[in-house]
Amino acid sequence: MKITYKGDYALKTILDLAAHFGNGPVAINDLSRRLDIPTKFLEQILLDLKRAHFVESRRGKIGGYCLSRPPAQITLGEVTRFINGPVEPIACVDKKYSGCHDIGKCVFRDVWAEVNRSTARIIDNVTFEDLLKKSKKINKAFTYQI
Amino acid sequence: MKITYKGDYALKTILDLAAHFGNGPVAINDLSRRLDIPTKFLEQILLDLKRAHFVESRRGKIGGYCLSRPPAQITLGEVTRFINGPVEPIACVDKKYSGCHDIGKCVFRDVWAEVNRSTARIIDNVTFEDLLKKSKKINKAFTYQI
DNA sequence: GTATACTCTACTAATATAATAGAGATTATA
DNA sequence: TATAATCTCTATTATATTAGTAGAGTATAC
Repeated sequence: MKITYKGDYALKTILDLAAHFGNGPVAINDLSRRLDIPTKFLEQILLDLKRAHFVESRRGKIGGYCLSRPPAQITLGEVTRFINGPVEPIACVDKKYSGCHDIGKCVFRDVWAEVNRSTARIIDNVTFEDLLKKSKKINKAFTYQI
Repeated sequence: MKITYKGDYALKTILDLAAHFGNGPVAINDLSRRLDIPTKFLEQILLDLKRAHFVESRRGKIGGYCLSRPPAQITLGEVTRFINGPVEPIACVDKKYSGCHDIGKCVFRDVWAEVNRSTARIIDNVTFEDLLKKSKKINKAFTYQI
């Protein structure tokens, strides 16, 4: 797994929206300023997140973005996989891989599959509600706090 | 973590050399043919592995490459990290990262650090002797067998 | 002395990443 | 209804990474 800037931005954006869940839409400009993400880049990321139904949007004067689901129902794994692709450390864990002449002979495959499982076990069990609680605990004056 | 073709080739090369450990040098051409790796690309990879002291070389008519250490003393983690960089899924696990305004506030950091630890625990405990034994068990007529 | 095999540096094509740019569509509200 | 604020969409660009190619040079066994 590799987390790119785009992925990092997406996660921070979802966390910010989680902190504002239930309080109406948040404008791109606000997110951009608060999270220090280039506005035009964030626009694209939000459109991607919208197409994947992580967020919903509203246009016009009081427009903005909000989460489609409660923070407790969005996991770190889901968002990470959506932005940065599969968690597998190598393609051959995937069923379609044809890089090994005889897949049964590739002794590395099992190790990568184990890495994959152990990573998934971690990131699929962390929700944005968990992250939100944690962030509030870490710092009472946390920026994301409502 | 992301395993590139270069990394994949390096691991397969080390495994092949492990299978021939103690039997004199193996020529690049033999490795290239057996493992189906572009010869000139493999040359570069072997030079890298040599600089990192994973392999030793001998020039001339009966030249070639061999492991610097017994297969039991080389782990999958060492080689993987050398070729593909740190195992961390994101830069901020690294001490030098400055992407978060307040590192203490980044709630994702702990999760990535956990992914890092769990991955390391796996790949640092697999040696090339382990992989060799496994490959022999899987297929008695395995190509890498001496 | 020559064939064989490693050594080293440079170059290239394709793809991914991280933006930037600008015109267009929608909506609240004065 | 005009308009300002806001999201929507497509195209373009700069940089880095990846995977490979090319060719001249060096060492060694025989």
